[in-house]
Amino acid sequence: MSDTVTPAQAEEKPLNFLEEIIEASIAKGETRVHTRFPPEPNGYLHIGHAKSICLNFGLAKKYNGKCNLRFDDTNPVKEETEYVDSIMDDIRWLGFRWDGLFYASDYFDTLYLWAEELVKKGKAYVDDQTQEQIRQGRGTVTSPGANSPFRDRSVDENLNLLRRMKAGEFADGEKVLRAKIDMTHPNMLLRDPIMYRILHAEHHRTGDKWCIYPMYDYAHGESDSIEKITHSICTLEFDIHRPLYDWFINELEIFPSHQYEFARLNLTYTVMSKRRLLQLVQQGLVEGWDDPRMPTICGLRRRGYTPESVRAFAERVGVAKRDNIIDLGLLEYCVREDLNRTAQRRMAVLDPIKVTITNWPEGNKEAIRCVNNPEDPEAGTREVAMTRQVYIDRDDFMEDPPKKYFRLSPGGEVRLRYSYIIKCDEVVKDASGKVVELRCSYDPASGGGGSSDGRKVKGIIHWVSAENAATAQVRLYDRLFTQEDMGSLDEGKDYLDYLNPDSLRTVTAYIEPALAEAEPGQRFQFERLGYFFVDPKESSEGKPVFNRTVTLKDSWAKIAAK
RNA sequence: UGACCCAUGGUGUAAUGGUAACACAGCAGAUUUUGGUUCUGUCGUUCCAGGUUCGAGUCCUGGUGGGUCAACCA
Repeated sequence: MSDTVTPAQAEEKPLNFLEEIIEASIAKGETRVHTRFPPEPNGYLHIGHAKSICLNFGLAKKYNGKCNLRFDDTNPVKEETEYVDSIMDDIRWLGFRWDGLFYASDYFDTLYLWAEELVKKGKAYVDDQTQEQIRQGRGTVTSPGANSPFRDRSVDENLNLLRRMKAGEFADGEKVLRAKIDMTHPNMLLRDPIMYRILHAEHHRTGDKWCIYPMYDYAHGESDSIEKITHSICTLEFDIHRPLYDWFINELEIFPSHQYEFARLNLTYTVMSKRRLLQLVQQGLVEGWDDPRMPTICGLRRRGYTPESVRAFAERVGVAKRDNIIDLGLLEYCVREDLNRTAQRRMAVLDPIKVTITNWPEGNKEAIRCVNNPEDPEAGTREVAMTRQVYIDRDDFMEDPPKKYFRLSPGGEVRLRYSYIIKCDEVVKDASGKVVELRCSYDPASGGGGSSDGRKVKGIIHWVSAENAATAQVRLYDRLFTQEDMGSLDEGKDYLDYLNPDSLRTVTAYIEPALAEAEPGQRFQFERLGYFFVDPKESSEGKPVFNRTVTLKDSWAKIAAK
């Protein structure tokens, strides 16, 4: 991260509730800040994780603290090294570097020792009940649970059984280790939660060393404590886990990490749950986890989002404890804001109509100078060729234009961007009535912004020379779903019922010749159309494939829609 | 018929007992060789009822509404 926040700037910005908590503890003399980002390596990170990453790493940076990356790998049947790698890759791409890299599985030995300790204190016991019996015994949210018949086993018996569980003497599901708390507690999590289950499964890091694995609630707080995490930040749905988090730390008398919860990110027109994203991939509804329509970090990346824009977004959405749904428009605003400053402009025609300039001498070619980025003089200029035949976009011509349409129409005039004013003299159609060519004349005195008689034209349209244009595949992406709040669907409808059939349109576009040499990973603004990213996965030497990151704001579209 | 969390413009986020503000979105205008950018203006907000207080978005009580919890997932 290059942007350093000066103390003065930091002072002007209001604090979020986590910063307030931290500053309150600093005021009391506890100055150390150590956070952690703790993903389970069972899938790809999405924009919601990006918020959490920016929060955890951002807080550490702001208060001169540290932030660890810790993989919460306590469930071997769901976790894979592939995900570990992609998660590290995404965090680095976002621009963050972890201070410590750990795995919950690093702590399996310690965790087990602590489990024996709790058994010895009479705070944990081995339960022989089946999964079904345990479920029954737990009661419901409105009725208390009942004690297990195995709850009062002696310490010696529990210890013996636990060691035999660890030694592999029992089959999966035959026994569990439970904390002995209170089967009537109003908080379901405290009704003798399971600490260990038997799982004869290969772990991606510890292999077959273990056949018992700790549950999240038993492992998480202790892992924080081992790493001396001061602020363990997680999402709201874990708030009812906090008493249990504290219970284990208190009983074990280990370093008191504390948990704080914030509201997770929701986006309009977007699903975020791992289950649904996985289903989109598995059913082939998208092309993979990094499909540019996916809200995954790797998807945004392939869409052409910049790390800066994602960080700016995370900053702007804020942090609080109430449920929220952020307008997708804010994310788009953030990337436009960034790309407007940095992306060079080029011209491309997505849906061409051929224009013949009848008074332009056959074979004549004129070099036209174009500004690369009006926001950045250092970006310089380039030349494109003006010729007798050019392509313009179909959207820029209407045979029967409505009021306020100031693009090209029969008898009307428009300026070709950076070039001459042309007038439409004749419309050529094919047998089906489709416009196939416009025959126009140009004003030779209109180069450089003027005109023969000082008249101004309102419309300026982009174009490419038909005689030396290159072509490229361009993918026009749109939102994946049609429903604004995908969290509240109509009665009896599934989220897949709201898939946007037009979320991807692929076209072959005419592009400036120079654009054919575009390098994978480069970003451009196609003038008047949007920002485009050269897909690193699909492009090859001299054959770029462009992904539309986002359209430009289009105030004409609003007028036209009305 | 439980426990816990939450409630401020359309969407977010501030205001820390003392003039309800900022951003995005919307609308209107100016500038503009991108209907882009930029600039200006504008619309619009404290869930309800009581209470405490000189004064309540903020504190208290009670409602209402939303969320979370009954995996050997995290």
